Amino acid sequence: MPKISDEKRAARRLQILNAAWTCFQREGLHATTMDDIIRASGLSAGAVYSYFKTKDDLIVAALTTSLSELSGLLRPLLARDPPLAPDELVREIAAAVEGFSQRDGFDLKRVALLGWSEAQRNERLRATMQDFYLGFRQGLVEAAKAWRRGGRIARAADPEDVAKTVLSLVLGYVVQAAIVGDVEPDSLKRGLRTLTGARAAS
Amino acid sequence: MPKISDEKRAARRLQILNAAWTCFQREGLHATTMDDIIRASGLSAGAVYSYFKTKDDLIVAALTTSLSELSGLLRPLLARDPPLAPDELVREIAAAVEGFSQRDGFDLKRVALLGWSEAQRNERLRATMQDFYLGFRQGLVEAAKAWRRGGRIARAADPEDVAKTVLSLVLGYVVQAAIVGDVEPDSLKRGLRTLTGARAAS
Amino acid sequence: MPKISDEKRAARRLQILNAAWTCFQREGLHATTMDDIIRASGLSAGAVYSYFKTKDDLIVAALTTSLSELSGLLRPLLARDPPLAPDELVREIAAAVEGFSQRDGFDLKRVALLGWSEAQRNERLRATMQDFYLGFRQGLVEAAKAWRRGGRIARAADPEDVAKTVLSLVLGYVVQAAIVGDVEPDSLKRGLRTLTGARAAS
Amino acid sequence: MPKISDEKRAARRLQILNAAWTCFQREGLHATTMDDIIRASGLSAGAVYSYFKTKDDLIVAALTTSLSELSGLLRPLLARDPPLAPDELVREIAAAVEGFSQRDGFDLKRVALLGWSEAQRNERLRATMQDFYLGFRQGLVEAAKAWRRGGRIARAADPEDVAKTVLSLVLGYVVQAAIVGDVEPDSLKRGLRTLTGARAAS
DNA sequence: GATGAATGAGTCTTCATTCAT
DNA sequence: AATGAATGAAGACTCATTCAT
Repeated sequence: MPKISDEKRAARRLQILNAAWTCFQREGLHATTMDDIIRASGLSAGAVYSYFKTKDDLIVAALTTSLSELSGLLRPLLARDPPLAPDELVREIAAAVEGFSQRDGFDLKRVALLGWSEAQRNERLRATMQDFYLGFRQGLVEAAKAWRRGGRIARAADPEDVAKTVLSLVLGYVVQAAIVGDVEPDSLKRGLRTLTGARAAS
Repeated sequence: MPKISDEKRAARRLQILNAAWTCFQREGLHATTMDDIIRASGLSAGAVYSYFKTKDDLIVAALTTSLSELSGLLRPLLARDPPLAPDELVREIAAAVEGFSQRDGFDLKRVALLGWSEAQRNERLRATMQDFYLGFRQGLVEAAKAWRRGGRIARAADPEDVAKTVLSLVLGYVVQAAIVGDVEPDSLKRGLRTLTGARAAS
Repeated sequence: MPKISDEKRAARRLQILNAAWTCFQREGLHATTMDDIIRASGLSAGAVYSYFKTKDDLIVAALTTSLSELSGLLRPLLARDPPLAPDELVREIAAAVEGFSQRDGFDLKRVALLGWSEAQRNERLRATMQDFYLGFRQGLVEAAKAWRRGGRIARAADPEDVAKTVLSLVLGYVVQAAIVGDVEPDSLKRGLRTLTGARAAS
Repeated sequence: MPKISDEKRAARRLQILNAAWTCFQREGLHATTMDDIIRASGLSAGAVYSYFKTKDDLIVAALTTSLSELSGLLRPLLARDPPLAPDELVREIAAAVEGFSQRDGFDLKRVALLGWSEAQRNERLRATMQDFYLGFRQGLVEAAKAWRRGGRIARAADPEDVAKTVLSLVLGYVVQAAIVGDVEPDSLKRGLRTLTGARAAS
């Protein structure tokens, strides 16, 4: 018979996760101390540790949660019927990423960069991310197939290649927006549309 | 030991930088301790610190050096005359990144991910990277202009948008290859070529 | 451990301060390592650092505390009514310094010497000391005025000069006792009394 | 057959000592690094170490030299015939200390404070200082005897006590001037003269 | 003799985690 | 269950001294 209800537990968990998000994004994963998170969460050290056994758990949880929320935003875009055209889809995904970032003091792009870096060293995280991106890429494969069915791309096209290309476009948008700046979802849309009409190498 | 020659100094510096590269990439930027680097370099703590005043300096130097070596590899691709077609260019750039990574125990893609993450917190690094990517993007703008002149893309195309799109493609390749796997330079080439023939959204 | 009581906190603080005093005086301010103090205090590094953020803080606190304890000993001597005669006062102050030093393993004179040296480089400490000595000198000015009122010194005497002279006598006692040795409070009393009867330069 | 003449050696030694003085006084004994001194001296590390085997040697030498120079300044004051009256003597000694400090970037008072502090931990230094101050005090004993012979102080006076008192006055002047400020040699002269005419405790 | 690069033990300080109350 | 004080193993960096050239 737990002293506090399950909703309360879930609320607490989220409270901690929110604190972690804020800190991680402001300071980076490693420069953020557990104490930073503990203070930002308004709870005690013991309390935080009762929800997440290690800092690593917290990192993985924070990143995983971001990923699954993002997933929820992305799914509808892939499910559209009739499917969005490639340039439209890229724009919408990029816009979704931006939209996700508007939540106060939270920039998904920065967090993504932190996560990718961390994934190099963190098996668990790496696996989680791989799953997520593989799933998303599979969704893009389906989209490519739909494009092929709809005659939007060549009959002979390999949907895998198309999916990989669209995924690169989107991942690259995140990097470019976070590091270089001066790109918008529409830049990619117009750029891709321009390339789309290109005369292929002879 | 009287004054050391400039070549010797440069060699020592490189020796340290190489040790740092190896460690950083194996362990990540923060999990790597100065002691790791010191041991890997075969020098003493004092010696290493006489070349790089802080760990941060070493991080920036290692990343900056990678960037400028990469720059050397990329320049010729952009300078080709006649210019490479978009799909070819993307493939070549991705291939160059892969080639750069073959050097024993050094994967540029992983290092790039670490660097992007670090750039969030490190002003100096961020500025250096921004310069590099802005310069590269400018090179792509020139390429786009050449494509336009050559009739490969529409007269009305905005070279900036095209450059941003190509840059995204390449940056995204790095992420996808490092995190998701199962992509190759040719995947992008084929994917882009497929999209290139696409029927635009009406 | 839930919140610790204020007394307990104060006790711990004192425990650390005592350890620091002992070490500082045995080894000097700089030759004493934090580890020395940590070990002597019987606490852990983290615990000590939770009370004093830096070694410097600890130095300042240790010295400041000595000063304020000494202050408590000196005040009554200056407040005597009728006031102590100059030679008596000097003797009593010197004796108070000696008495303060008897506490096991603690010699105020040595600590004073360390503090003066440190004050050259430490703004905060310098200010604290200046305040203390200025306050004490002001007390001596009042004493000099009382002597003048009581006819013990000339009507035309400048109390400031007298205070500075008495302060020098006392500070010099500390140096002489610590460095040269073979002086006692009574030496100054007798010496000053002898001089007191001197025939001034004509 | 030494490569460089003895004068040259002596000049070099002084050059190093001067550099050390400057650094010590600006930064304190411990905050000054050998490198500071080496750079200030304009010589190489090896060269400096060929003159002084350890930093400690350099500290002792620098302090000892100061002491013996000061000694040269003080001796004539004690040798005056007829002897200076007590208040005059104190003033002159304090003035000599001040004069010694005027040499560019060198304040004897500060160095004295550093030296006293160091002497607590440094046997050699302590012995040297004790010798110096004991010798000086002996000089003051002689002065006191002269005062007694000349009837300036009571026939029954103990010259030792008088010497200790005068020494305290002078040492205290150094501390007061360095730490508290707002004292001059004349302050002590006037203060002592005032006390000199005091009515002793009944 | 002179040089100054190299050494490496030793410092201060932080911070993830625990556990007595 | 909750608290937050305490732990202590690292980690980054310094600097007196040496010695190969």
